[in-house]
Amino acid sequence: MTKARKAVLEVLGTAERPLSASEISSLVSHCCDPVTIYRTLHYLEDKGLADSFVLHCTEHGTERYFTLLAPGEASYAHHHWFHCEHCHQFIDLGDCRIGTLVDAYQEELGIRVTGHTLYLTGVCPACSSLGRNGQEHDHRGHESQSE
Amino acid sequence: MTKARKAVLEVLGTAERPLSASEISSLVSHCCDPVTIYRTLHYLEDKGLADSFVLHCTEHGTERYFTLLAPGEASYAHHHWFHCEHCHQFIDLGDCRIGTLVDAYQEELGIRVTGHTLYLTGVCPACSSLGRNGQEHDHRGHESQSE
DNA sequence: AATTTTTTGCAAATCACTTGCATTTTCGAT
DNA sequence: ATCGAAAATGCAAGTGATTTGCAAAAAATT
Repeated sequence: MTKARKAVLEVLGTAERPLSASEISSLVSHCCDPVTIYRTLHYLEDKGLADSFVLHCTEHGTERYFTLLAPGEASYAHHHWFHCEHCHQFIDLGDCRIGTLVDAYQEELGIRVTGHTLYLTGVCPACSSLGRNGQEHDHRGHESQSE
Repeated sequence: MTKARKAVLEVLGTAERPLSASEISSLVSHCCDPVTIYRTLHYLEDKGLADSFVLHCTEHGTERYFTLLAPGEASYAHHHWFHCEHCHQFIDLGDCRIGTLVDAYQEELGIRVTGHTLYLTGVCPACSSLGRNGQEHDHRGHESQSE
């Protein structure tokens, strides 16, 4: 196990939220080059040790976010996330709850599903209670749909 | 209504699958610049007329895909999609079926959900029946719907 | 420890997408 | 229909995330 991989596993394992390559990169900048972070993340995803999704947020732009995925360990199972459009923080939605739905699709359509991406966006409780209801600098939202 | 917007609405309305900016761009290249396509897509999404999600596929890389969304018209409601990792085509999963789940999350966590992204990936029936269950290096697979 | 294999760092490239700005188009009011 | 303000477009150049080539460095093998 290389130093870089150890470091990335460390930060991913400690963080309780998805991290982007750039966040990881700055968290372990003392140890390795950004390019290595990208390569390491590919490696981890390839080995089934990490999970990722692409999300666009007005503050950080479009980036891929990663979480650890340790087979067997409940705390590292495949989760889904909510992303607050205001404070740009993630809220853990817990273990995946669409297994049944995915199975239904497989049966109905004869497809074989090997992966899925699901995340929600909106306003978190903290931002809501601060009166940030999303009507302010909200560029594209009004319905409970999309993206 | 400008020529560019008319053209983009036309191709999006005709396509029965999500289209990326670059696909749209080449479909209407006779009419306008790629930059205009991007601006038009932002415009449509802003107006709630289009829906999008970012998907990475080995053949086309990471791109944002768009579909029309016409309020009222059933055929243009918010859908979800399956993407075949092999032939790289989309299969329509029909109207969104996670409304209840989203409501549950809202109640449980006190979040206000204004948008979500969901798509599935795997192997489509056609590719499966051709014995392609993994990731080979072939595109231009079988023929099915549009193109 | 010597050899082979894999990983890393750096520089430069790619790719999707965005921005600045001057030039059209569109559109509402005349 | 026409004029002028406001919005949209094209082109060139810029961003920012991610990738790639290649030689040096670190791991894994023997």
